[in-house]
Amino acid sequence: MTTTTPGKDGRRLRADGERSRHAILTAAAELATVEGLDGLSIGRLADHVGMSKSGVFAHFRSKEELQIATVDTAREIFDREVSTPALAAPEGVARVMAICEAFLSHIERGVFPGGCFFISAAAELEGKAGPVRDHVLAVYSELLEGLGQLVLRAQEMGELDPAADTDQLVFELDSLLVGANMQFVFFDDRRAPDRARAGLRGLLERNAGPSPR
Amino acid sequence: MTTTTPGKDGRRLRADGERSRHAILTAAAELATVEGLDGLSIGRLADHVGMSKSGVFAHFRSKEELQIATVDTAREIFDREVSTPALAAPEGVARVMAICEAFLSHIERGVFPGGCFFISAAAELEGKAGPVRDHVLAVYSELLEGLGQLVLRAQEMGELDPAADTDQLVFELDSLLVGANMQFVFFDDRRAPDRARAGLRGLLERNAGPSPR
DNA sequence: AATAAGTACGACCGATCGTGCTAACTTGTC
DNA sequence: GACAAGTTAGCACGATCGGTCGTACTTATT
Repeated sequence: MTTTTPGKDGRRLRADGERSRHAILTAAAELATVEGLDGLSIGRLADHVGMSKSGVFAHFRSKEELQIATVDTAREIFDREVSTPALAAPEGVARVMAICEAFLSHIERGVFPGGCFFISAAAELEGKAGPVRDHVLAVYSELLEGLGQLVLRAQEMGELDPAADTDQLVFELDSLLVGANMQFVFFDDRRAPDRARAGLRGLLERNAGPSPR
Repeated sequence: MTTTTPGKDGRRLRADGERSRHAILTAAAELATVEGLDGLSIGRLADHVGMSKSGVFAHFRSKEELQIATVDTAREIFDREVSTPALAAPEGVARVMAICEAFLSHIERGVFPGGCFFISAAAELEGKAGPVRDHVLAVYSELLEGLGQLVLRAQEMGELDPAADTDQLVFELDSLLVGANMQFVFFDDRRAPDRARAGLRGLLERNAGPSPR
């Protein structure tokens, strides 16, 4: 067995290259929430990580591949900062609230300087066809699907009304989070996350099930 | 008195020029919701209206001025399609619902091909400083302020609970509209507006005041 | 030590961007 | 009909874009 691991594209990777690639993609994920996935140029990205343009480009076959890899990296960051921490909360309503709280927290902490990566990317790529948009849509859908699963579980446990429309609940939860993100990053309104929290609490209480409390 | 009217920039306008300028800005407002305000290039805009690049450019001193004029035009379209029609409804809760309904309708009808112009512009300009961002922020704030006035009026009339937090109500209303816009244009979910309507109805009913119904 | 592959760089390409300049044409006023 | 002003197009500029290429350096294996 070798110390190097084969890369996804069949190319063998070296330790230093992997470090560079990771640094590039981390910077790209952050910058993309400010400049946009398209607006982020390879040259500026290179400056930001202290490399030459061609040095950065050498890690990817095209800008499109860089963008898709950036989306994947953003998802890893999102999972680490939002999805995974929420698993610490017990299943049911508590975990639904926990993931929403983790989301709002990651906005307040400025994990991405331009707010939620996927909201930003979705807004930018709306209306443009292509693999990048498809990939963002797929990942975003997965995240929403995950939220739906948590809500559904809470309903099965009776902590949320089993008769409630799951998709409607998810829509309203998502709307509050999207609204808070927008107010926070565009209007610089630091009270927005608390407004979202109040809305979330009300929403979950209104749909509380008959389970013992 | 002359038949030509002095332009805002001190330049006298000719009828054909005014027509051209209007055509340019209308196309720009629509295209900007798809390509973005920055992403929209003067060359492609010129192609779209059947003019040369320099012919389009001659109407503006810079791209920045074109962008700001585009925002103003978008606001005129928004007022014509959303704000003004809502005035047909009687003051109070009915008018609040009417403006939300007009907003959702303008999304469903595809008044702007990329959904709400201001949500699109806000998402794009988030994090970028400059006069264009400032102007979008100012106009968007005005629109939200207008919504706040309608809510406040409904509270004063007793149709909405006067004790309710007006800003919180506006935040939740806005969130539902923003959420519906996002789901509709990015995920192509045509049920989103109806989900927003359901959420709006619930929100307004929960905060109903003690007035006779 | 030799070798093969991965990594990074600088120079360069064609395309497109915003923008300025100039000349021709159209419109409205005298 | 002359004249001024507004309108439009053609052309060229410098900058920046994504992308290619040849080359030198580094790493990991033999």
